[in-house]
Amino acid sequence: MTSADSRPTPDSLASTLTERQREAVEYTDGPLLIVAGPGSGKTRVMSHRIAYLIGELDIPAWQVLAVTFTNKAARELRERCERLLGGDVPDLQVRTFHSWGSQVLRREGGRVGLEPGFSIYDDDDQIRLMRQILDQLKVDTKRYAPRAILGIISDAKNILLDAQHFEPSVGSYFEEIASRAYELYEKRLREANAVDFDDLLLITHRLLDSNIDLLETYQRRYKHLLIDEFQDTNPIQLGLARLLAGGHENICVVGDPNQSIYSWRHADPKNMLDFKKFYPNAKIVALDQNYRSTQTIIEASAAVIGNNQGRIPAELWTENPKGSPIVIAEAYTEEEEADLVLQEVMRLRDEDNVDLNEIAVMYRINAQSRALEVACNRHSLPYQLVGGLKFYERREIRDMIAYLRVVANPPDDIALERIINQPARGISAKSIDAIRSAARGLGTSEWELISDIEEPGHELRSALNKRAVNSISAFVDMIKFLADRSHQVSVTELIDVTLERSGYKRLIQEDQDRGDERWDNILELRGTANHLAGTSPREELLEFLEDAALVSAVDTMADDEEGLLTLITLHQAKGLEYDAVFMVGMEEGMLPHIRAMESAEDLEEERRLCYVGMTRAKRHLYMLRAFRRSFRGMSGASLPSRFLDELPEEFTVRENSIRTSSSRPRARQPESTVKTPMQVRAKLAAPSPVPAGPKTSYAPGEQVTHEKFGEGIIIAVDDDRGDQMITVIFKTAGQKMLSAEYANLTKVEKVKKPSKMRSQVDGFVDT
DNA sequence: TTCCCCACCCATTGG
DNA sequence: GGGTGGGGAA
Repeated sequence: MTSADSRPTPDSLASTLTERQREAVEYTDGPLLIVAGPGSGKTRVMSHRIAYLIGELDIPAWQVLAVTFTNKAARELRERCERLLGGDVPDLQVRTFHSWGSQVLRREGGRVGLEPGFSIYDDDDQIRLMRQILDQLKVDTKRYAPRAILGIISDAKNILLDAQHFEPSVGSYFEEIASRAYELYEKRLREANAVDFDDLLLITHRLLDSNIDLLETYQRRYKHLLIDEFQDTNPIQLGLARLLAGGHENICVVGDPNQSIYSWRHADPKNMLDFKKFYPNAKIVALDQNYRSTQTIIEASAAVIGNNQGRIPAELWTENPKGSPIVIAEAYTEEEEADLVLQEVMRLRDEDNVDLNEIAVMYRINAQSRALEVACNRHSLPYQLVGGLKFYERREIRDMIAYLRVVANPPDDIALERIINQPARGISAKSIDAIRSAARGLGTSEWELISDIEEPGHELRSALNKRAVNSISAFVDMIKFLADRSHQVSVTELIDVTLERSGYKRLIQEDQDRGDERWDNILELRGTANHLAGTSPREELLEFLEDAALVSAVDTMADDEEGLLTLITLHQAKGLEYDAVFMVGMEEGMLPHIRAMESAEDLEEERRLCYVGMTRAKRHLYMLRAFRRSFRGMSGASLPSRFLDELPEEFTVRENSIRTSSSRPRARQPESTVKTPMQVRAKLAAPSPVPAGPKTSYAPGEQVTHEKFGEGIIIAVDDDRGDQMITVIFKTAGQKMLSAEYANLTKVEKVKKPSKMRSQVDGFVDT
């Protein structure tokens, strides 16, 4: 994909800006809110604005701070600024909030007891830590899931509630547990000289908020603030922005309330709507001309988003040609859905000359990527999966990072425990337990405890057997050696030494099945250490670890030249654009997702997600659904997404793919693919494998209506002592489990949709 | 002590 | 379908 507006408008001259855009670029005195619809040239405006500040107004580059949503967006924005300014601008700060916070904490964290080498705990680290804490509190981790507790803590942090202030607000036993866990969690993080993701923002905020001298330093430093994707900022980020802008109020925020899709991560779209409240004198510029998509796509997506109540009524328009209709297709299963996508992708590539890197398949949840991957492999089509099992989540990568983290920051207990016996060196789980509880007792980190285990009277020497003590001692020596080296050699060299000295290299090489692959991964990690720019080996190591902790999935996306089909979630696709976009899983329960069908707000966010997906497309948009989708091994039927119904018919063409598939030659199809129209198959499915109940019997796939819940479709039937327990997805009420005996369901005869489609179809899949 | 296998539990979206 | 944790065997 190319970034926001690479269509043939020359990017180098300010004169190419529209009047509106120019207004947004040149209004540099005081708060500015840019409401930028999709494809309205927002990145262009931001880069021109920065170039204008630096190039025209002679503002020193280091006085400008631009904040973006991902590192990738930061990289691209920087490149564009540099292109406009005609050279590198290393002093210009373009970062994500998290990486900016991290930078401030490295420098100023000493005031709250953070050493510069602090570790950043990610999801996995947090869960490991929380599990230990819950064990320590003798709490059953089955009843109180570490993830749930961490969720509560994160919620608290995001409304600036620290552990002490959280306690009085406790209203349930669950919160009581969470409160105690929160306190210990914070204590352990500090002992480990570590922070979590929330802390990167929270502690930075606390630092600036309570140290007026620091705040003034930063306010003086950054004279101009730009914040992208403002609709997805959370309260702490807003707080940070307001602190920094205090005084000069040169704060320019860019966003689109209709693309706010991260409220579950505490993002608050109200930040955007309230901007005028914080800054009553704010100027507002609306960029509502779309340069990206065809008129069809723009109008159809406007119709969908128009169903949301609480939106800013900024109508997007375009001068682009009408383009071809949006293709809506139905497949029987997810495999067939994937196959349809692939057929059409290959047709686009071969007949319409669309580059694969200009095509993306988008879905609601990561699990949907599997069927697509399988199809890509079957058709030998090169693809890239964005997200999925991320590079940095692979075991060997995590292990290597853990080694380096211990070297950089020995008190990092979670990292230390990860590698102390990896490869196996005779330090058993029992020994580690003993170390951990002894360290807890002393209120120190595990490293501090074991680092002088050689001392004759060391308390662990009596608790552990001699072999264990020797092993631990050898481990301590190794870490000390590596820590010493870390001050002298490059990260690349440090990785090499670590691999040798730790025995990890041998461990990998002895892995018969996956050894080569894992070794390649390690080499790839080693390769990323090449472009570090620190001033000392130590700084480079910290930079390396920080990058590793803060990379996002999209940051690592392949370059356009590689010609890969992109498989990506709708969330990750925000900010990207493609010639052709396939949205799969357009079903009730999928998009909107089943867990977001309860409340009106959640539903509106799902609709915005749909809007984001649709507006990624420049020319071709396909929306597919599968009639049956397997989930947790089981297969269930589903209704078409309500969002499909919201598309005006004039912009769409419906393709009954089932009939198409019968005429399509298949390479090798398992027996499951019966070549019958969907309606017929739904009837075939009716006498299901589920034992029939005594009275009216139901089966998955049948449509029913309920007095209260309305229209729905049965997705599962379980036999419960003669009575059938029926799981139904209702169009409005969501998923319900009902008793066949009492639910009083009425079966609905399948009504054939008027088949207007075949004749108008412009060759979708049907070659 | 380590490794392997099986059972069980889980799954929206992500920096 | 997949990851993890626990238990048993080597």
